[in-house]
Amino acid sequence: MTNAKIPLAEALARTQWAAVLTPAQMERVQLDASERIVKAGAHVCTRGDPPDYWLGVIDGLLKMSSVSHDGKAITFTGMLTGGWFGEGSILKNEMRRYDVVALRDTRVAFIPKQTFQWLLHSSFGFNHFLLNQLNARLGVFVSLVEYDRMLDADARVARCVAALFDPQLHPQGEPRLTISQEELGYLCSTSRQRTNQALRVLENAGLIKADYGEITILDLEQLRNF
DNA sequence: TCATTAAATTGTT
DNA sequence: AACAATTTAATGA
Repeated sequence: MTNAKIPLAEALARTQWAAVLTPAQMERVQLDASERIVKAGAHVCTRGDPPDYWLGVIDGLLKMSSVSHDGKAITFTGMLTGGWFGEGSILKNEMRRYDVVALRDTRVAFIPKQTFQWLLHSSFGFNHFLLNQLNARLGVFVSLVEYDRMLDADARVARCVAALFDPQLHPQGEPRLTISQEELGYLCSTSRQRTNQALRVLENAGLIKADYGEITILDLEQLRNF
């Protein structure tokens, strides 16, 4: 991973929202922010945790999931490099509603709740960013509900992958994702076998390129509308 | 650098 | 779920 070496300060400076902050605001963010390496399989946060931080993926891959009463795991979506999340719980000041688990070793940035709220109250541009972020996420979940109603696994994988590469949610991500078909299956709620078939359907359609342990997006727009 | 082996991932049933 | 084939990573000469 090339990102593994860039310092936290630089990763923060490269974010979309950093561009709209004043130098003074950015200075405080740099002072307050911290980072942690979350091992594969470990939790970044758990349902019921207090929303003490706004979180960003510096490098790696996370999944947001929940466990139903009978113990079955449900995955909602994934977060990859460049993604920021957790603002919903802070805004509503309620406990976290999901588990966030690392699918592989992942560097996570932590912005304290107080700093986040200070930005919210002092920066018009930051509000604008958040509005776009929430709107983009709403679109993702509308799409999720939609493909949940149709049983076509090919379309489900297509939308799921498209959601991962939403440019609004993951601006600095390359059009390539290092992920096994098994991991992707966890994110899409499809079996590994079915994920494998769907990927080849999508590859034949010219929308993606599937290689060993990674996939490349060729046509994001068509993936969305598959 | 090359060959061998183990581990991970993929393709198929 | 099980199995075989393929790719990558690790090891040592």
